[in-house]
Amino acid sequence: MTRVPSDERRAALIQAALAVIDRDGVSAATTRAIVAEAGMSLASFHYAFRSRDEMMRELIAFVVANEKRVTLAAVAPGTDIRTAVRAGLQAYFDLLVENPQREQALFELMNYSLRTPELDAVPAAQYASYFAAAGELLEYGALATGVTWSRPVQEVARILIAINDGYTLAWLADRDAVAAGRLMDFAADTIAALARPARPSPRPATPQEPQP
Amino acid sequence: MTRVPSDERRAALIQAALAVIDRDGVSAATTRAIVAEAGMSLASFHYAFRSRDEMMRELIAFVVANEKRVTLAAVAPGTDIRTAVRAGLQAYFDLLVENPQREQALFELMNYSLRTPELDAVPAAQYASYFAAAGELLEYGALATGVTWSRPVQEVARILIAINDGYTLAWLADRDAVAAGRLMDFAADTIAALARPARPSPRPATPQEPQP
DNA sequence: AGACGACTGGGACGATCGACCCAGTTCGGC
DNA sequence: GCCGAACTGGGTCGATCGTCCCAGTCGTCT
Repeated sequence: MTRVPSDERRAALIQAALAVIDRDGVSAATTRAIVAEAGMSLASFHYAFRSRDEMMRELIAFVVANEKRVTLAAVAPGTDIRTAVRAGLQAYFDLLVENPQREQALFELMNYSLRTPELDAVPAAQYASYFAAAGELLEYGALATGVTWSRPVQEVARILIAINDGYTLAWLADRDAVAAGRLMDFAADTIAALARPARPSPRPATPQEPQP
Repeated sequence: MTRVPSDERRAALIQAALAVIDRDGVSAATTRAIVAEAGMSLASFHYAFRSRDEMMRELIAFVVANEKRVTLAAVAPGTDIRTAVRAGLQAYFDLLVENPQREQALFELMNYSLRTPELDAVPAAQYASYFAAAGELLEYGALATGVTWSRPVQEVARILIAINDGYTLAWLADRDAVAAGRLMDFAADTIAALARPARPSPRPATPQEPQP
């Protein structure tokens, strides 16, 4: 085994752990399974991490940090908001179908965090990250299609995430892609119904001035 | 230890296992923890069940069968459909707040089933049961408030379950009851928008005659 | 070049897991 | 009352877990 800096080794172990978790679940992510996946020896694990818990904490932090980056994917600009939202949902769904294990692993990691006393604050941060990412997406989509949201973006984002999680769980359970497609259509209709033209003509209120 | 029929012993062990899972999670539900919770000896476990897997199968079957019964709770009749749906959502949410561990355990059990090859068909049945229960609830609610659904009840049920699962997950993560309330309001509005008066006056079609 | 610290490989530890075994105990049918 | 079957308690097995230890190896700095 060649010499590798500690940080790289930590990252490699986390990637290996994620591969094991994707394939066999959180409970199968033992230290031995992880180092076997990474092609290292057992001693390297405890040289890189003080304990398995420490690695799990870093793994979850890594996953949470990366989700936001990954989620900010393709939003088709120039079209209407309904089409844009529907396209975003489809992009996520395609990702889900391509790699269902990953999404299931995220649910498992959330359960793991909720069960671990020192990690029980993580899911809240995780969802805050989801909402923030969805909010950015919605604001970008609204800007690109010339609309504004009739509710605070955070509320719309929460609705979007909720519906998304909902049909993701159902699809993971019964793999009914047709039903999932109908739900995405419905979600796009519903979300789009919360959008209004950017310059409301009949309203006398001036949108430029912020409320005190 | 007094003498107890085998069936009662199996049921008692499953109840004990559920208590352990609620409190400490699926991974903590070892044979020793379960018999300690039930106040039995280790031998009783393997006398009642051939293996831990067999008990888990029966436990999941029990949970799935019971959910439908539990879900068919209170629907306030006589009011409008929006109020009825909102009340149903609130009833579920109250149950969730009262016992969050149980709902989290259900998610964990779903993950466990998806990871277990011989149980991977269970989540589909689980969700089919959810949809059926939600469908009955929606049909009953529509009947009680004098409306019909503009889409097949199964579709509306799937929407309801998706939103429900969505805000349940988010609430489990960040315990934001206010946001959950807003989402329930939104869900009630959205679902109610799919209802129409039972006797459409302008339509020439006769609702009495079934389509061939 | 030599030495010091970073790093690795392999073995071992105690704890805990599911499963099993078997000598006792207790109950119901005769 | 007695006998066979249902049932229990306690001990034990092999496997696997996270963690640790230690003798070796290899860069890197002086």
